[in-house]
Amino acid sequence: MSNFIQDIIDSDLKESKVTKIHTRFPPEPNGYLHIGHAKAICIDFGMALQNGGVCNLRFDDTNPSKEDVEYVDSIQEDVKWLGFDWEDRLFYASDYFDKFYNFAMKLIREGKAYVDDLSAEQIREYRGTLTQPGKDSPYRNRSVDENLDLFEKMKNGEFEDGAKVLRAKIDMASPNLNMRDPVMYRILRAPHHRTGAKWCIYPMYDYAHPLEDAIEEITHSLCSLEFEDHRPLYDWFIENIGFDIPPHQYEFARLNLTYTLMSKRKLLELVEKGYVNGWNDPRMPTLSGLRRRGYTPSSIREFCDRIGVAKTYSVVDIALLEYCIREELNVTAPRVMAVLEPLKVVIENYPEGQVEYLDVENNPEDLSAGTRSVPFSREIYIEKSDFMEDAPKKFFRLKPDGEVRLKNAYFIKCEKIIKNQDGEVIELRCSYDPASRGGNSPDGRKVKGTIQWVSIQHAVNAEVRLYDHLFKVENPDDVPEGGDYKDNLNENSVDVLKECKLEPSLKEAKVGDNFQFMRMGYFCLDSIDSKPEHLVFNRTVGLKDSWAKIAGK
RNA sequence: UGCGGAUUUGUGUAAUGGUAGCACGAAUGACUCUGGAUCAUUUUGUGAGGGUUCAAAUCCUUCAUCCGCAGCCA
Repeated sequence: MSNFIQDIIDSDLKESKVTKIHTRFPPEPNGYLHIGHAKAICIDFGMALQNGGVCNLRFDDTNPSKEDVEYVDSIQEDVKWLGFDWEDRLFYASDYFDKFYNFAMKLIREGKAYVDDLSAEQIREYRGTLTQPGKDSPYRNRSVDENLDLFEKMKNGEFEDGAKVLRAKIDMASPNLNMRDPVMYRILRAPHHRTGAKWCIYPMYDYAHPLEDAIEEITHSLCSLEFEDHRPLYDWFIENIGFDIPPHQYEFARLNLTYTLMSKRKLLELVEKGYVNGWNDPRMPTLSGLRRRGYTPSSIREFCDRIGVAKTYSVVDIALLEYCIREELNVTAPRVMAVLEPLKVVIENYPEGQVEYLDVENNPEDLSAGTRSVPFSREIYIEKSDFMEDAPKKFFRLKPDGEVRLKNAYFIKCEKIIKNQDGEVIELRCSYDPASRGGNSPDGRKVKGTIQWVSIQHAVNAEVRLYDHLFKVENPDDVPEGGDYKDNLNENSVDVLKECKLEPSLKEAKVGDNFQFMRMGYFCLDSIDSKPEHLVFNRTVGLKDSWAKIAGK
């Protein structure tokens, strides 16, 4: 992987600024990881791996009011699943709270931090605006002793939440708002999932993050673009506290995907308000959702490689993600026959009661995958959409008096159509050519179409869920005045088919197996809802469908 | 009117003064027991102006446009 960060690493190594690359992935445990995090993980771990370094997993748990162990657990599971290993380097910002506290005292002693009594609203007023400088807080020039005393009392819980904060004394007139005496600590009487009730003051991100990096001797602290403005502050804390090996922050553009929302806040809302069935709903862009959908870790890593790393704001076409999973599954997924919307076919000249077992290759892309036996009989199901009564010229499947090949079985010809009272085709009567066993006729005649089939008496019933994009527009946030991203939700993002008929081998399917339902797409067993007596399959992604394009014209 | 970034084909990303390339998408054709896959071909691009240079996406300069920043969130 080559990109501007690798260039920086190359030059740092060459100039001996660092000897070993050390990065970190620092999620806040306040939500599930999504495909955007996968990009960050691939960069953080990938850059280290690629340069003989290491990468830490570190929970940035400085705000207990939003965090939860549920997320701590899921994040570890997802990072592991994606294929990365932090070995013994699992850390928590909360493990450093004592150190942070002592560093803060040091800054106070040096006159570089002070306790402020201004309210949150007053602080905002005093901060000034984008174009106007702020003004000093009246509490800015308290004595060191008073600050020390007050800060200790803050720690000891002697003040109400929000009554005071500790601020860095930098420059209220700085053109960079982040440098206008940023808050370092706030009083927050919330139980922490790791430190319990020990603390009632918690450090802010801007203060904690550079220290976390420095303590862990991170060399390259990689984050997203919105922290560019914070870098001077990051450097200020590093410099004023003083570290032998100062870490440096570099920023890259976060991932955006068409038809996809990446905001944790909005994903949480979709979960909480029931627009989706949990964080691992197969329509969610979460890693747990993608996993349940049938995406493999390697396909996601491949995707992250392909999108690159840059500082340009960008929106990646979700077709690239789909390409990556198809590309992999095409080579690895066994082919099976499944009929999603069944149409009964009776082969009238086929002996009643006869069953033949036909050899079918498991994967034409991988001959070593071998073959399996699939039962064939007089009555079969084919896909409804594989028959058309008034077929256009370019329709190569079954039509009245037309001949089609049943995959690895026989040529059949449509002789008769049976309809119900509504005029709906409910059954086809066909004849077969016994000489075409296996799928080829000795007379060499060609048939244009080949379709999949399932023997009725051997068929396995299943529910199949066909997923589509969760949003119906490329940019879900693009809403008219007064609108909401939820207005863009795709009401047809899942199509549940309950009468699907599968070839018998699918009874043995296990969670984690990927299959290609021939001509339909890639599918996997649903890890939550599928039961031996009620199989449920999820469509990971459809096959490219050039017929749909022709038909659409 | 402040500060920090960004701008290369439909999308993403290379080229670091020397042939604007790659991938996805799209289109066309070939092939095929998956209308899948595969193969071949094609299409469109350096935001604008000025300057330096034998030579500029790249250096200088002016401008334009877009993104982010005024949490006691991260």
